[in-house]
Amino acid sequence: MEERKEEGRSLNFIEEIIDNDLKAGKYTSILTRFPPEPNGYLHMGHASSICLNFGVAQKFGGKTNLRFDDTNPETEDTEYVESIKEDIRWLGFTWANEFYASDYFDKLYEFAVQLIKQGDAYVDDLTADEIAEQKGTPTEAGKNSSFRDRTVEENLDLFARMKNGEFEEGKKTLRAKIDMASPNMLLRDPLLYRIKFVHHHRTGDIWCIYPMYDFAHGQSDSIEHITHSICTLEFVPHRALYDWCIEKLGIYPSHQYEFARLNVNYTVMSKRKLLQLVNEKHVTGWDDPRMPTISGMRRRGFTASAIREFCDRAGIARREKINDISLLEFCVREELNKISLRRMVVFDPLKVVITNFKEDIFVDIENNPEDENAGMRSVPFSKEIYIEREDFLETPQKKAFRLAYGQSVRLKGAYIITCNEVVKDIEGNVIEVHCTYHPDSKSGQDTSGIKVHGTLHWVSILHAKQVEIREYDRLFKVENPNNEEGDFKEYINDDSLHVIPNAYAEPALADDKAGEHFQFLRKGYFFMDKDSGGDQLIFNKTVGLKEGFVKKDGGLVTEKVK
RNA sequence: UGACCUAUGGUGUAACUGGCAACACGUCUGAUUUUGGUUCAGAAGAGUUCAGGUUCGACCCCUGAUAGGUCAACCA
Repeated sequence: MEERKEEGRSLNFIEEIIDNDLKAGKYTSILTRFPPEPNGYLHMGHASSICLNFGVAQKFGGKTNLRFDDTNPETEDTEYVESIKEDIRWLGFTWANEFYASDYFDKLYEFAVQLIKQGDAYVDDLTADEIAEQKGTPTEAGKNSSFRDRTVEENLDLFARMKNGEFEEGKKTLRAKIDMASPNMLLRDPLLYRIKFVHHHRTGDIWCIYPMYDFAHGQSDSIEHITHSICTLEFVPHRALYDWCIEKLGIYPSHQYEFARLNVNYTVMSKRKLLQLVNEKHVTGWDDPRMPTISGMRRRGFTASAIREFCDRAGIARREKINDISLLEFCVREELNKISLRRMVVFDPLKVVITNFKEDIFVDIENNPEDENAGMRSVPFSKEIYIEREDFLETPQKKAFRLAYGQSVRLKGAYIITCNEVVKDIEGNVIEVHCTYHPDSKSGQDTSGIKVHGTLHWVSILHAKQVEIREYDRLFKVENPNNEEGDFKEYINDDSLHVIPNAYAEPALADDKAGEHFQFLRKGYFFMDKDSGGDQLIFNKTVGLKEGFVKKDGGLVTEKVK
């Protein structure tokens, strides 16, 4: 109990169970497992499970197996196996063993035979519809199958012939003989094996019967001697069956514990729904930067440690919850602020002519004010520069954070300039702004005594590199698309992608290496997209800077209002 | 009209297992700042779903409600 305080953060309920088990001497070391089905890409929810399973093992000096739950060959594929392994590695975890439920198909078959011999399982000839019909309802008991009392010999023979492919799909199943009147529907003679003449991505065509989840999972845990088998809440009713199998088989008693899955608002977190978004082209793929998949977040520029931190802060509990996306964004900013290189990029250019500046020079600007070791870079500065159009205000305001006629601002790392001429076209649009600079105001050696409120980012027109910027908004218009009326896809935010094909970047950006995280000054954090190539540089906006001022409708910038 | 799970500020998680509710995000002030970022200082915000009970004392134990969720796939 003393440890709790030293650790600074209290144990979650799973850790508490493990802590107690270890202290009670129930185990000398623990073994957990992360058991994805290879039928889709991993998402934030899986990240939470990964952090829990691997994290808890690390914390208590144990290990974690990676086990693919590949008992349904219809939806599974090696493509997913590879992506899952890549994602786990990227998140920073290493598994002790790589296993597959399909590694145990022989053993599982023997277990089934054992149950038959004990009179705990039988071959049923009923169709899926008939079984469903006889299952009863939650408030009504089910009926026994007319095949429930077949002899052991007959069951043994039939099951062997199922395995040998003598029966068509759907004609026979193996069922556990438990209790058709159980209040727990899972215990009403659940299916253990079904016939599927489907090619399996690992075992090929050698099997035509495949075990159901409930007959594979617990036994796989047991075979590997998993001590703590951690899964999500929807498996709570399965625990009785999990324990039943282990008890009847008399095998190593792994134990199942359940926690509430992680949810995040303004997105969906189920493989089925994510698959729809991909298939129906609402996004460009599993790794679309708007997706809550690990690959999507990686492409967007989230870091593995920020995701781990988020999972840690979101916590583990048994009540269903929806986490605020702002916590994830906080974790991302917290890290990126420390490690990202600062660069200047103008998204929506407005030409500024510094009328009294004649030469081309270089100014040195720090790469990262949060990190002295990041060094400086030379940025070309000249008579004609771009600033952000929204940084010029036609009607000046009291606290001038931006440039306006007759007002002054500092250009980051360079000089203070004062606007003294605004050039407009016939329609009255501002097309360029003329300023004068103050020669004694150079950054770092300013003796001008001029005080300005605002500092702007800028880029020398002559030296600017064109880059593409992709900005992302939340994928859904509502906090919880699952809770709304009708199809969740009706709530998709149609405006979640905003592309700026021609932004102007300082030249250093073209020389930076891929994989680097950037902060574009006053714009947010950015990460180079994999679509970049040759001369074309494309950057994804990872997350914006925290905004301390309010933008009113129509994009008008106003002073902060109460 | 069943069984099981859950209920703490806007959000998420705690409360040393019974000693007058803490932390983080978010929000709001103010200071600093060559990023309206960062950093720093501070504030507001729940009396723990409700009703009883046990107890000197209950977020915690008991009883009963209420609300939400899960379960009737040859999916996992």
